[in-house]
Amino acid sequence: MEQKLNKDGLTEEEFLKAYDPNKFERPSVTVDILVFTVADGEKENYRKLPKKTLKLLMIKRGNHPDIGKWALPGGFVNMDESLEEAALRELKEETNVDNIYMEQLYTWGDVDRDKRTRIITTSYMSLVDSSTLNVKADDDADDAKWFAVSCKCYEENKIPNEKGYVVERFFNLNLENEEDKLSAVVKVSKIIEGKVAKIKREILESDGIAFDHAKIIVYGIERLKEQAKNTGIVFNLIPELFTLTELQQVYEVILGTRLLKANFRRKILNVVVETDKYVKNGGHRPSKLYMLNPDYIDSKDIY
Amino acid sequence: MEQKLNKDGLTEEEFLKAYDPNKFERPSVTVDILVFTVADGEKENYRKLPKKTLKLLMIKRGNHPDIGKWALPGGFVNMDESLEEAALRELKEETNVDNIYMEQLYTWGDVDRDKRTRIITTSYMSLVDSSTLNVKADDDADDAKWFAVSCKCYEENKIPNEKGYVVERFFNLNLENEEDKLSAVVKVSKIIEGKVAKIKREILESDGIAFDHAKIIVYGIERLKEQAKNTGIVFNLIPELFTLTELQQVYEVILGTRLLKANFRRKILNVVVETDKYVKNGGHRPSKLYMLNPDYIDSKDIY
DNA sequence: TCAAAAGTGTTCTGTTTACACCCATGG
DNA sequence: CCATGGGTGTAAACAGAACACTTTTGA
Repeated sequence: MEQKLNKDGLTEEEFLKAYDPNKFERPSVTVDILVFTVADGEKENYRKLPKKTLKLLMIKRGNHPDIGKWALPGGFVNMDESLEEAALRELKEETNVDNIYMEQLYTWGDVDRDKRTRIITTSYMSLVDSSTLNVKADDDADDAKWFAVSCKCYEENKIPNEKGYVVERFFNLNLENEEDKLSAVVKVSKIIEGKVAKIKREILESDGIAFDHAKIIVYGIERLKEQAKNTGIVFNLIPELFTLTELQQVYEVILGTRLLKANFRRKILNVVVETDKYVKNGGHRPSKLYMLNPDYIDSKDIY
Repeated sequence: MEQKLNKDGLTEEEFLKAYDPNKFERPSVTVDILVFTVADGEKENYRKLPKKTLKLLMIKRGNHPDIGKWALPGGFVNMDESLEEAALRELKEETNVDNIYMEQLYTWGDVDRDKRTRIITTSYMSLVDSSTLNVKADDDADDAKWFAVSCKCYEENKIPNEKGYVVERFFNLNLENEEDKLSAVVKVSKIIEGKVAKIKREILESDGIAFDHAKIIVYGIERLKEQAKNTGIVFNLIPELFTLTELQQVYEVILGTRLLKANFRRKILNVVVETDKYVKNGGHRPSKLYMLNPDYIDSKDIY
């Protein structure tokens, strides 16, 4: 290859030798991971199935800033690992699971996200099957704990203005376990000016949740719903073999709606294959176990 | 607020004062923007409508590394601007448009993306209406030029293995204008192991396209298609007033498929409102002009 | 016996797809 | 006149929502 020179008359080799990244001030980069799982509650009586809840893994901060508050697992990206590798490493350190579903969500780059310095963070979402979950996270030195999540929109306003209109949605985020109750209010505004739509997310209140993690969580839950509707992502939350009711309950807890059994089954039948195994779950007819049809992992529009 | 101490006995204030981001080596952060537009070609004869093409804005690199190759517009993020502000600033510098649709796509964090140092880049996608476009980009000192884009999958293999299977898709990316022809081959592999699906993108060949931008472009085109199907994003590519055929052609050029006129119109009618204006386009019936129904900007599933 | 869940069938409705047809224009 | 696009109608196939009903179990 011929040696091209830049306007200072340098070859690429000379240019790279002279390049000093420290000449410019620059941000730090972290990854944060939303680890979701769906766990069974208590069995109310011998007949009833346990109620499922969506849970999120949080870690109690042991240092400034926001010491004592709960944050998403994550940390600084090392120079020798990709973003995804960093996220997988952090996840492995916290939950001791690997070969796990992980997906990049969004990169948060506001200037004042962190009191220490300018920190840009890339958020990932990860789904684990609670039945295979190593409980290490439950009694870790770092104080990692699962919280039941709920995120509800309690108010929605459409406000016209000169240029178009704004749709404001107020979300109540609640994280709860036996010991702690965290909460936040996040306002999501869809700002429409002419044909250009912009989305703005603001934390109005945040009680016990570190940094701007409340809005990262709200965003992640929104994305989880979307992905549940359009992909086979939910199968990462349940065991290899499952009953159709179990699967339906996972959809219901993620989407936050009840589904009609007959319709759900019709739709999902293309995506699963029945096995010849059954489970007895109490005072009712035993249910057939199904497994994911591997050919349909990348199919769209599952629910 | 009471002063909590960390394990070194420091208050938050003391901790922050002692915090030195330079203690750790850290990556640089850039933004890269995919600026798409849809432009008319030549009118073949007095009857025929001009053919539309999807175009992408690229910039010829004037410095090492990859000097002389074409790259996406973008650059380093300043300490006092958010990622989005950085992208808007770069875009304004290059195309002189503001109040433009812009959406974050993905953050690319592989270790060896750039020869200078570790550089993480967040990619954005932006859509502009070519009729309102300030032509500054066409004769800029930076040598910014529009390229007609085409990206076709020319081979697809499903390869089973012990753990599951891999779907390999090979894409031929072509960027072309009067003066230059750039091309690349990108392999997108969907790796399925059990129920966990992973996507890997690799550049197999890259002719004239700088850095790893070929795969960023392939990803962006994929996302553009998705968003065209599910949101009203395409209205950012056309003028305020448009004919339904014009709109249909924009969908067709993005999705890469022909659509049936009658069906397209039925579907789109909820999203647009007719005006009482008409255009005469040559040797055929004049067509009614429509505009976007502003209430439907955030509606899903448009095409 | 009976509550709880497993599992199936039917009806109504709206959407998607494919195709056929007529209308208006200007060189 | 007629190629070209503008614009509408219709029938078949499919997908969605709502609801009603039967079956099986274990304390």
